[in-house]
Amino acid sequence: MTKKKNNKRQGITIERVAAEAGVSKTTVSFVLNNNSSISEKTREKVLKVISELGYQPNTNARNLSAKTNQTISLVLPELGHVFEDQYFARALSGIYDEIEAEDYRLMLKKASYEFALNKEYINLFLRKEIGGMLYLGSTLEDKYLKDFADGDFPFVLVNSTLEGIELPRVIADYRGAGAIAARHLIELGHRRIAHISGSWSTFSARERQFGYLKALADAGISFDESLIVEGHFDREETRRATKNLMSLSEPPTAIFTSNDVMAFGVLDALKEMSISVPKDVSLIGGDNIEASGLTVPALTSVEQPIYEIARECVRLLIDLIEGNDEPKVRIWPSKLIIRESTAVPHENKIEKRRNISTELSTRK
Amino acid sequence: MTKKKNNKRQGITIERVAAEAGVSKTTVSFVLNNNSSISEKTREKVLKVISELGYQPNTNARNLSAKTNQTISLVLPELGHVFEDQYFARALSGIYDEIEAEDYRLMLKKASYEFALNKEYINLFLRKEIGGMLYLGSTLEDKYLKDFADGDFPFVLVNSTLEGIELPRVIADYRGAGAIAARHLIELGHRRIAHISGSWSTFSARERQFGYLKALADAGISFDESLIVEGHFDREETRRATKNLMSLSEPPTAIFTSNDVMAFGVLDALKEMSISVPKDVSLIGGDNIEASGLTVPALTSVEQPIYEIARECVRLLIDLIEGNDEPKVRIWPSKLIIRESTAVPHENKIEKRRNISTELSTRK
DNA sequence: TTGTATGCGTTATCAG
DNA sequence: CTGATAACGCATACAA
Repeated sequence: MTKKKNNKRQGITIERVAAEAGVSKTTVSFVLNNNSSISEKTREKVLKVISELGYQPNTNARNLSAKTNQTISLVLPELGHVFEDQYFARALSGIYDEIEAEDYRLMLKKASYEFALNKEYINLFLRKEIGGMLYLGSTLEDKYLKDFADGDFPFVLVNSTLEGIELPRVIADYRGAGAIAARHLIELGHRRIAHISGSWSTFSARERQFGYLKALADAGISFDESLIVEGHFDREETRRATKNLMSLSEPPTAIFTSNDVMAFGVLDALKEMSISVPKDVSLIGGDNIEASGLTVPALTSVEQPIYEIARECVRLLIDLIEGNDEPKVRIWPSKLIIRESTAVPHENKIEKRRNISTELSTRK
Repeated sequence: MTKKKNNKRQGITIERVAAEAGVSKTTVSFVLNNNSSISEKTREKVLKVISELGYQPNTNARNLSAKTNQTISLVLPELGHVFEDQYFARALSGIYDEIEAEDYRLMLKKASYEFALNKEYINLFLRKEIGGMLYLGSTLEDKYLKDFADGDFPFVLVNSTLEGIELPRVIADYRGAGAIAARHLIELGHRRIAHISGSWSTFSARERQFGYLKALADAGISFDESLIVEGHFDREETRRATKNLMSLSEPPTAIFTSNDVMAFGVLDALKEMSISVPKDVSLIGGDNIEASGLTVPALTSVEQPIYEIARECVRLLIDLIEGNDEPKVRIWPSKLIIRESTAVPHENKIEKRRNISTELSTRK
């Protein structure tokens, strides 16, 4: 029985465990790190002492000696509302859950002016405070992130890209989202499919439109410029744009919007014009937000699951930290969520029963 | 000119700086830690080399040697919506800002089942990963926090109390809030002041009611049990309660609610009853949420600034970490925000011009 | 399979 | 005012 006084404030060390178990420090260290070359008997003996003493290894010492660090810094934009925004909240949830599952730690940082100016993002690595960094909500102004392009430090962009800078990232397949939405409408029989895009300055809006155009081309549908308008992710603006679209000599039979809020704007307009969804016009949104299951009719949409993407970001980062580098860019598939706002187009229905000519005028 | 190769991946150490500056490691360490016994000349010399080399001290080594840790763990309740809730968002903002200002680090943790079961909250200290802990949104079930009652580890409760467990904390002066609200109404001339309380099971609701009762007693106003009802922090329930209150043979001339959402319920009821605020009845809310400046009439309320309280929590915690222990319980003053929903009571106005008798009946 | 010895990058106690 | 030198607690190459 050795001297066992201070087991709380002073901290009990590996040496103490070794003495108590009658083995060397190395042996204890080995069982701690699951080194295979330890007999089951001594392993159990050591483990028993460890749990009796409530021993916890000193992380600073461990990191210093092993040159590792299990802390991941999540960098958030310097916005007043970051913590209240649903998108950030979900991303944060995913990041937290995966970090916890991998037994890493999460350190929060805001990308303040000083953060960039003083190169704090690099200094965190130089001081060995973190093993990797996640960057959420980057904007095109974040040019300084090119410091991470050489791969010297484990770094991952969460669901975004920086043009001209090749950085590891996990990103939603926005292009695929546009394509899958258009394809769904094409398969239903639509030919005049309008697209109301988000702000053209954003990556996601552009990609969705590319996908939409590709799907149309693949189906041999000729491109009609008048069916593509900008809605800037804004409900009211989209409402107005929709009215214009429906006033065309040949109005669309289906509309695809860059996100769901814009689809709500379409619903607003169509309601005012007494145009029924999906009877007269099919509608498909772009990001499957929570409210979209609750509208009347419930909105068909394309899901880009930010929670899952966030988790994958953590996995990629840890791969980077631990040396499994490939692939450094991962695209997360989009998924079509079919609800009630899409259906076979009016014309086709008419065709089927062309004898009932009155139907054609209901929308007039 | 010495060998200067790897200044990034390998990390440059204090030894390298010492060599480059032609001094000893001790000297460099001293200037790093602002030890006074260093001549201005050598200090400058060393500082110059440090900035030239971009040297950053290894935090693990520093913490190991100095037995300190600048990381603070913020523990949040395991709620799906924590990151989306306005209260938590504001608290988190305050905590982050103050931690950053004090040059500490913020580590996020959720109080999961395992977190409590495995005593992870203690292990973080034992592993020397953190220097202190902040606990946000504690509930009465968090009995395990009594482990912190002996003060062995720096710990602060953010704007809450645990009955029967004396823990360091910063908390809004809810009692003062109740008192200041009641006093404001009393000073305006009200005598029949109703209180619609939040759930009695909560500390904040009870305290506000205590304060209200105290203010009434201090003013020599006799206690009328029928004027105190429970609204459970719920708008609809409060609406119903208000209708009952106003149907009393002697209805109140003023109402104080535990929080602002409940005050909205009062407004709902009074509007339905065509009772004017503040002409017929004065109304005062309890927590000054953002929407309260926008109602008609704008709501007089009592502010408990969670952002500021959160910052003070960090200051208290750092005081604890660094040894300046007193006081361990800090009460943050509440502040009356006077807007448009409180005024001199009807009766007094009548008195002033008692000749106009019709006025009395407007509310009937 | 286990033990010995050294290093990780600091801080801090002594001398000088 | 500055410089050796011994911790700090652990990991690991090398021996045994």
